[in-house]
Order: sequence, then structure tokens, then C-alpha cells
Amino acid sequence: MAFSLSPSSKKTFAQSLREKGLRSTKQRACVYGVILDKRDHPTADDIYQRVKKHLPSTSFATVYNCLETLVGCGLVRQVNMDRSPTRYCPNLSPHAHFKCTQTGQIFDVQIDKDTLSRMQALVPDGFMAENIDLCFSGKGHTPHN
Amino acid sequence: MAFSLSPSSKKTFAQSLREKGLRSTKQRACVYGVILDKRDHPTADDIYQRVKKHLPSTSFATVYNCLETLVGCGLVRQVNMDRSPTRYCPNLSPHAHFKCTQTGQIFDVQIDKDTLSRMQALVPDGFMAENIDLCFSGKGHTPHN
DNA sequence: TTAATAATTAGAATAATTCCATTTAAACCT
DNA sequence: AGGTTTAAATGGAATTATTCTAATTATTAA
Repeated sequence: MAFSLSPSSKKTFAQSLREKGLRSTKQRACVYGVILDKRDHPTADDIYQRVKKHLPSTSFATVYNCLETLVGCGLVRQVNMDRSPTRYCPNLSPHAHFKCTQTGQIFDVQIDKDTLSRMQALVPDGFMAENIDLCFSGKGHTPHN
Repeated sequence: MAFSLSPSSKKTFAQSLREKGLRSTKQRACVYGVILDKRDHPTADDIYQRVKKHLPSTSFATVYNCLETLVGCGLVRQVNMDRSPTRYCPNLSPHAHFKCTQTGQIFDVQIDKDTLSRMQALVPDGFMAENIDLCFSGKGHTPHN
């Protein structure tokens, strides 16, 4: 049984794909669904495990294909920390990430408009930053989860 | 013939290793040397090619070992952009990176103290950021090299 | 100079991701 | 609805950056 997206997510999903002339498949919906459902910055492997519960015949390649598509449509963001597996995030507002070196967990960190524009101002003339990635890592010195 | 470091680099190098009780080998000096020599954010493979010109018997594993050591000593920094191979950088002052999506080149972008402290202030209470990584990517709209 | 052991070496192993050839299923058109 | 077109899914092989392993070599301290 396919994953059921909320009506508003379903609309965003269908619209974003349609805009790019892409098809709305149950695998894509399911991948998007599991990322929205548990916003814990899952890896492709995590997503694969979760998707298989809904659509057992899904292959790993499909998960990667769907993720690439969703990223291309702007529905999810990739999060790369060091060399560890890529993680995926449905939070599209400007935000940074904090990785706890003890638990490996990743947390969203909001970026206020002012700091964001200061960061953008660092980019020298002659360059156009299309993408900004800000990552912190360190210890959470109180327990977080 | 081994790489010759400038006297001041040689001193920094020897001292940093000694502080951690590590040995000063010609491979380590050479890896450090080629990174200092051409500050173009080389990959491990680039570094391997350059080191082999000076010390032809050097193995890939040694390059990785040396890089790990140099990073551990704080002599060089790792730069990870997306999933592309890790690059290495001898610039230890606080700075960000800009990757040109057209040429693949990486440029250092200085971060002023004020912006840096604003960025640090984003980290929520209960977390200690030991590391900050800021990466831009996009086009250089005038030719750069 | 020698002993102790850390570092280097070559090659095998791993892990995340991508590629490929085939099969399946959306979406458009009557 | 049914047929057609073509994009997407599938399974497995291939790739790539990196790490591991066991044997050899070289640095450092005595």
C-alpha cells in the first residue's frame, strides 16, 4: 500500500513535478512521504528501508533516482557532512545544520535574514552564489534527541 | 629528492608533529610541501601525483595517512563539497569556500570577525560548535583562474 | 649503533553511489 | 476504457573514493 501524503503535500508534490514535465509515480510519492514523515535527516539507505515497508519491490536505484528528482524539483535538500552518506531534508527554509559528533544526529539551525545576508555579502564581486551551505559540528553538551 | 619546505614552514611542520609525538617523515613533509606549494585545493589524487614526482615510491595509502596526520595536527584543512573527492587547504585562517560550478575550481572567501561571530551565535544553547563549514557554489560570472 | 616501534608499502576490501539493459507503468490520445 | 509512447523502475554489475591489512622499512631515543 502506497504512502499517503497529506492533501497539501500531495498538491505541492504533484505541482512541482508537473512544472518540470516529470511523472508522478508512487515511488516518488513514497520517498517524499517518508522524508516528510520523520524529519530526522535520513540517509538513502534509511529511506530505502522505510520505503520498502510501503512498496516492497522498490529497488535501491529507484530510491536514488527519486531522491535526485526530488532534489531537482526543490522538494528536498541534500545535506552533506564530511564524507558520511548524504542525508535528505524536507525543510526548505534557509537553515544550517549542526551535527553532534557524539550521536551523529543532525539538527536544523535557523538562520535569520540578517545573518544570511551578511553571509551572502562575503561572496566576492564576480561570483554568484546559487547555493549556501553552513554546517556546524561539535558536541551537544546537554542530552538532545 | 624530497620536497624542500621553506625554513618557516619546516619549523611549523616539525613543531606541530612533535607536539603530538608524531614522527617527521619525508613523505609527510612532501605532502605538506605540495599543498603549500600550489594552493589550488588539490584532491588526494592530485597530491599523490605531485608527491610521486619527488618521492616516486610513495603509495596512495601513505598519501591518505599523511593527510590524516596533517589534518589531525591542524596543518591543513579538509574541504568537502557535496560528494566530490575531499580537497585539502593550507589556509588556516577562518574562511569559506566558493566552488565554481562551471570550472570546478574552489576559491577561498575570507570571513570577517563580525560575520563569523554572528554565524557562531546561530548555534542554539546546549550545543558547542567546534567546527564551522561554510560553502558557496555557483557561477563566476567573470572569468576567474 | 641498536632496539623499539611508528610509518610506509602494495594490494585487497569496503561503502556509497551510479550505470546499464530490460521490464513496467504514467500520461496523452482517441 | 484501450492503445501507444516514452519516462521511470528494476536488479545486478560497475565505479570511485577511501580504508584496511599484513609485511617491510625508517625514525627516534637510549
